[in-house]
Amino acid sequence: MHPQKVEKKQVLQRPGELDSKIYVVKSGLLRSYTIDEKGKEHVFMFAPEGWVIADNVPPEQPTTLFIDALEDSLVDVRKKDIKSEHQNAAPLVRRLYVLQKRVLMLMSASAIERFKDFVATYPDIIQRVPQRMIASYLGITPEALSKLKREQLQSS
Amino acid sequence: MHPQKVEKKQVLQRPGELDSKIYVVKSGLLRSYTIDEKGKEHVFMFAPEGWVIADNVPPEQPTTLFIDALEDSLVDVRKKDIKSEHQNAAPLVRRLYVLQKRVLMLMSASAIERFKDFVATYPDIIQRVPQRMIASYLGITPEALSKLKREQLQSS
DNA sequence: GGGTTTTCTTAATCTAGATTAATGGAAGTT
DNA sequence: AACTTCCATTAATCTAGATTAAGAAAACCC
Repeated sequence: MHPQKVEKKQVLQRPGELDSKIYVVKSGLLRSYTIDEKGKEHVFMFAPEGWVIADNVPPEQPTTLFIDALEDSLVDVRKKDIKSEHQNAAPLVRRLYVLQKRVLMLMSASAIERFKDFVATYPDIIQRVPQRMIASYLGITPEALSKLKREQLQSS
Repeated sequence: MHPQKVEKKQVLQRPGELDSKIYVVKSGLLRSYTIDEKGKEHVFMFAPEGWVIADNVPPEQPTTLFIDALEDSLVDVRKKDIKSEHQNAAPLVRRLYVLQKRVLMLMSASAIERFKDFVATYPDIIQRVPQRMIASYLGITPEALSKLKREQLQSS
């Protein structure tokens, strides 16, 4: 577990892998990102020396991000310590995952896609909360959400 | 520390407070949100029964979010346990804070504002990374970032 | 060092979603 | 029940940023 040399452009993690690690950057610069269906990259995070970078997926779930080196780097690769997570950290990790997904949705998905995802993920909440707050959560205006629902109904 | 009764519309936390708590929702529905300079609300999170809601600020920093009840609720109010956080969780909490801020920026700020914030927060990274990756991180196209920088120079 | 491949920039056009404004309905208050 | 206030919807217009395209400059590679 001593610092590992990583060359610029080297890919440390790809989506779908099962052994998601934590990368502590000793020198250089790492980056995490996704590639959407249209082939477009979306940078989730930069990590220069002193930073830690990881895919915040729950332990044992397949990864969702690429992690690669933007410069030649020295990196400490660590296992996600499952013991410590079982105590207090597990809920924090879950929240990180939710936020990571939310950031990527806000960066890459249209309002319609974000709305559909919200409905699928929180079907109960939609009944209990005024439209305008759903719109606010999605980052759009109530008027836009109203139009959006109307247009979505036409096509189904 | 037994469940506390909270009435619909009751505000549990306001921005600027120093004793940020964790709220475990036993029943009902809570919400966290900000209000921007224009007076517009931005919902950060909904928390129905079984969920936990908190302002992910580092311990001892003033809060940034409102937390209120959308329904009459029963809530467990917990101190953020500083002891446990000092061990493994501290870096996780810091990352949560960064992501929370990022989500709110993506929801409420224009591309220019997000760019200025990025430059202010990570002045070194901007030198080391291609423009197009900065654009990608900000959630805009390289063309938009290019135009944006040009227009910003005109006015300074 | 010359050629290829990225990157950045500019400009023209297009579009998702914002803004403004007006209406009808639901819910809360007395 | 009447009064008010909040909420959802529709429509017209506007704008930030996307898309498309093309050229110039850097960076990369043999």
